[in-house]
Amino acid sequence: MEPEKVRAPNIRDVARVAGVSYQTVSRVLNDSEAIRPATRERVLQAIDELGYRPNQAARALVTSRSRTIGVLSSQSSQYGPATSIAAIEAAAREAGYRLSITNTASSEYASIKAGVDYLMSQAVEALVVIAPQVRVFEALQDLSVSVPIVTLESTGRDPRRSLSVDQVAGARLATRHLLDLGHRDILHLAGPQDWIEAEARMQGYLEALADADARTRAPILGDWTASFGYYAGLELLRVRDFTAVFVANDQMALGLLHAARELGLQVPDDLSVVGFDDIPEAAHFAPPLTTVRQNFVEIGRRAVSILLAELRGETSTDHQMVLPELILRESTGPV
Amino acid sequence: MEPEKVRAPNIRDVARVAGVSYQTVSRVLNDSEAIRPATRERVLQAIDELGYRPNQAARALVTSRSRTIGVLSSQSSQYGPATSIAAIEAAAREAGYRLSITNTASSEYASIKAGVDYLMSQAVEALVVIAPQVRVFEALQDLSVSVPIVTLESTGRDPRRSLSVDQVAGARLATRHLLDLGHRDILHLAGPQDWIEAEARMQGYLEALADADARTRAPILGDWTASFGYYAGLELLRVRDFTAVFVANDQMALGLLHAARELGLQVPDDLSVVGFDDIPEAAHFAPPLTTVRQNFVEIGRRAVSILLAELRGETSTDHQMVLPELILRESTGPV
DNA sequence: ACCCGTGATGTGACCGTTCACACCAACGAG
DNA sequence: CTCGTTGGTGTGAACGGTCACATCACGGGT
Repeated sequence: MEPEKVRAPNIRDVARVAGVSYQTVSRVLNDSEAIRPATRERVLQAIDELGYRPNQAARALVTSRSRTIGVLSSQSSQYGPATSIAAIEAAAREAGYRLSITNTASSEYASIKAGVDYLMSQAVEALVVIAPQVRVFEALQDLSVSVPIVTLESTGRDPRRSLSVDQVAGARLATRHLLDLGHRDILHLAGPQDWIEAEARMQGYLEALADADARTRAPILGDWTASFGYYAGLELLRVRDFTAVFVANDQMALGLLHAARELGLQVPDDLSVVGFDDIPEAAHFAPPLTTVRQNFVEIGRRAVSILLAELRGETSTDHQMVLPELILRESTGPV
Repeated sequence: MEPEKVRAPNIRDVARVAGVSYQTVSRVLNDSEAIRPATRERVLQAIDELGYRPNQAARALVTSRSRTIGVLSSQSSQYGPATSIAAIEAAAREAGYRLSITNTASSEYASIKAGVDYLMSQAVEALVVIAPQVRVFEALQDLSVSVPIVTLESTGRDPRRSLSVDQVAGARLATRHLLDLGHRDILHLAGPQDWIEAEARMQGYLEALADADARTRAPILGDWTASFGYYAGLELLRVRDFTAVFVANDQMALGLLHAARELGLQVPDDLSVVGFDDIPEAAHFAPPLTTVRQNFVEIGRRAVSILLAELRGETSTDHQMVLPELILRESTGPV
């Protein structure tokens, strides 16, 4: 005898076992109220007995709701994005949504479009874009996405669509801390010019200096890597017409510390350094790094909360910026 | 007048515009060969004109193929897993598969089961599990998943189902390097006992010492964090009955370097340190860390390749272990 | 002239679920 | 006693594709 072709049990199988109609089973699944407790019980038992699992594809087809949130990220393996994404995943799952994640090859328009197209072809109901670069953000405007969207790491852009840790405030915090310690010649080792938050951090730095009537100088534009911090440090520290550096992220700060050490400089005695992000390693740098902590988990959580609210037709109050926190360690000291 | 209810164009709309039957459109979409070039052209044009997008849910429903690969990860925001996952995503997308990612709350059986259940309810066709802990791996055995599965970071377990960088070889490489430098008293700062790869690294360390008839000593069991490395270092270095330490990951090594520095010890003069992983920051530790590099990207790529082969009913040859590489920097020196 | 094979295209059914609506019994109001 | 209401349940159709099979025109071998 041919072995029966195994087919997963469906709603009608459950109905037959429970002795009800398939519609009743459907009602139990969507916990509609108009069901007699006894009936519900029988159905649940049948579901359990058969090991029935609702078919998401069929459900998505008929409701035209995919229950999927798309995530478009540029560097999903970096500490910040990775942490936010994990939080997004947890929040989404809790709300009965799944995630579809894709990385963009570059920040070119074509690449962003390809990413969005890919996600739209999955019929995502909402979109989280980790859009750290100006071009990504602009490409998104042009694409006029038809679903609710939140962009992360895009401080100061369209506040209705973006959600961020306040980078300007963070940078002011860092710079102000150096000023309070008596530093007047403070250099800024910045991120790439086309990164939104690099620009915001730079702005916060400039504002804080202006407020204090301190000398401002042209920031050095880096590429976020520790290696850049190192090589730039080797150059800059040879001249050393500054007593402190506000570095736009912890990795570059690490490289800078490396360079300082190699040149025989003592941090913080000869040079104060402040970073940004507070990656888990920062507390054990040489010396432990004073830095600005961003709450990436909170950002991820809120992104989902905003999108779910929009999907329900409400407006969320979670759009306000998240405040960063200055973490004092040993890489900064008085002049 | 009521505004027309907007409905996404479907295969029949395309057919009407192109003047063919819906089946012909379906054939074009699945590029079946028996289509006249002229007809295909007309259909493609109609698709373009209408902005038609195939409905994945409908397709999944009728074919009962979700084209989804599930990823179950414990710490998706850590450098290793995050890097592998990004590679998995890229490879999957290229092959026309999407990813469904979920994190496990803990390594408890219930938590693993919940994660697998969640993914199965999405009807994933295959599973990648980043299963670094013994319990995760065992839970998976018990669950007897019905789809092709590959477990990562589970060196030495069922070689038909797992895919790893050879941790034993990596640890031998590291330990051997220290032996070659003349060290005889080598300590091992290990990972938690219930982590598969912590055990494998420990084994490699012990084997290398045995091969060289060097004194073996009880490894210290840590928790992977830099802080642990730091506090353990403060204790251990006060006695310092060893000249070198092989640390099971770079983060703990960072903490150890921190402790050494605080106690006024010079690395590598007073103490040699080797790490594991080669996280991007390691090159700028104080001093730059000698460590064992793992190719996480390759692992992710191969995992997908293996699963796709299995889905096609073939057997892949990509199961062999990936070899790690010793990266020599400045944290190790002769006795 | 006939038949058959083949390439190109069309038709009906089905996948598993929800939606809209029909149905029916019980019950309270008039 | 009748009728409208309501709570609980059932029926047919639809969602947007693919599969199996039917159909049809055309050309070559006999």
